[in-house]
Amino acid sequence: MFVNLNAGPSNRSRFLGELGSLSQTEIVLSEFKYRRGAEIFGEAEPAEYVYQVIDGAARSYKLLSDGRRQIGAFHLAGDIFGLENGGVHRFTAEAIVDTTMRLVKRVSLTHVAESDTAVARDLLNMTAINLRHAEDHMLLLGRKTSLERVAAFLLEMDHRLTAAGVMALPMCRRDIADYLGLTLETVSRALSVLEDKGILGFLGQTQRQIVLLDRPKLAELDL
Amino acid sequence: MFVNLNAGPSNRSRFLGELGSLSQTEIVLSEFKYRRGAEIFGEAEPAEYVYQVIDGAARSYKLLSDGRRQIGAFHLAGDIFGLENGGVHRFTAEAIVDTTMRLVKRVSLTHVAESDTAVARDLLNMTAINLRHAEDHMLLLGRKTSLERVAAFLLEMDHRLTAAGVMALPMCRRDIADYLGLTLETVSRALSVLEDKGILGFLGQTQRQIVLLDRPKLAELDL
DNA sequence: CGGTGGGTTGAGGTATTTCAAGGCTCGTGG
DNA sequence: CCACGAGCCTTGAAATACCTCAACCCACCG
Repeated sequence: MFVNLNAGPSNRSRFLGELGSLSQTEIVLSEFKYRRGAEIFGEAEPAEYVYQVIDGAARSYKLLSDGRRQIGAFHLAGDIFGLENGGVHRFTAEAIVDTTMRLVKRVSLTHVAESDTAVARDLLNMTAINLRHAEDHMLLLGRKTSLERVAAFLLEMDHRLTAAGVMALPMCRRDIADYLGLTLETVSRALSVLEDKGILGFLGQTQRQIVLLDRPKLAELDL
Repeated sequence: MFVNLNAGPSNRSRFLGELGSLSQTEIVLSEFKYRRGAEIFGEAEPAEYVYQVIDGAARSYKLLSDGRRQIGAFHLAGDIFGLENGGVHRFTAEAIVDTTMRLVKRVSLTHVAESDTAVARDLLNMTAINLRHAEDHMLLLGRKTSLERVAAFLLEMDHRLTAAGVMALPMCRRDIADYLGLTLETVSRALSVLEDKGILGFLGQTQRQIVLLDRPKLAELDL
């Protein structure tokens, strides 16, 4: 379960592409597997590690005291998350399915960034990417209709994880709903509408394998 | 109207406190005044300057094609905004009232950051602060009720601009609504509810001067 | 003074939520 | 091997929070 290996350079370049210059510096890496549903870190916990999804998927969310949940982001293969500028996590993160992660000690990153401007630039870039996503998501949550939200979600997932024309969603309807600020029933209804319109189709009985039949029409719904 | 002065060090230290180390480096600064309602920069425009509010207030927003608007943030005295990591603005910014800004050339910042790690850290910190705000706002927009949203807004403004127990809001109800993902009528009704509950009071007839009479009760509504 | 730009409040409409029922899949244990 | 329960999803019907439309008030200003 806990495979503490110092990854060879070939692995690193393959999985740390997003960190650019990081792949050329010596940083302690280790792999770790999380079972479906397992908590990776909790909100307000000290941020000891930064995580990269090797295989699987994760969700980051905030909770209100009465249980209402807002998922801020999904993390898919290749994504890096859990990077915090202050030393504290602002979300709880959980594995959506059985997931393999690469872990990097956070302090080693910020320490290297002190002298290596390329690493510093990478940290800023990653934070800026997260910021952009959050800004776009505010518009979605504040002003879009349920159909527009689901359309935007599908386009985002299509962009991030479609292989061979099929998008295999790792997350359930409730996760999607909590990401989009809706209920799972509303998400389900919106998907049914899109199916009826011939914009998408389901593969198999699982309802998680989606084929986009009419991307242009979906994009129209996004605005 | 266009006062292009190289500010002296005393001014700088007073107004660039948030940029920490920046106040110790030579950076080209100039002042500029914007009339109420004037556009400061547009979404998707190249980001030439970074802005600091000296006096007044501004709003940053995104528009959908049919005019729906989501305000991502309000910028009050002392705030820095318009900082973009890529070279393009992600929001449109407008002056809410007549406003005086301090402008800094963006490229001069990123250039200095290449060699000065303290400046690089400041840029990362400011981006991280923006990210935190956006993350919290996603929770508000996705999961809070109208009363909770207005309560959270009042607490935020109270924290940022209350002087002598009175909070003088520069923005109108529509701005508040577009910030909170509501309509102006819903905001107005929520404020009336809070007034009826004895949680806040209005000063004068303008409806923009608010006194918080029961901060604890307001905080309860925030969760 | 009339017009314009806020702001409030009421009445009615509607998108989304809530509540409820039922179906399908899959893993587990008899 | 089949029965059974749990998890997930869909769909319908009813409830509701918020929006829309409309009227009105007040302050400000040319």
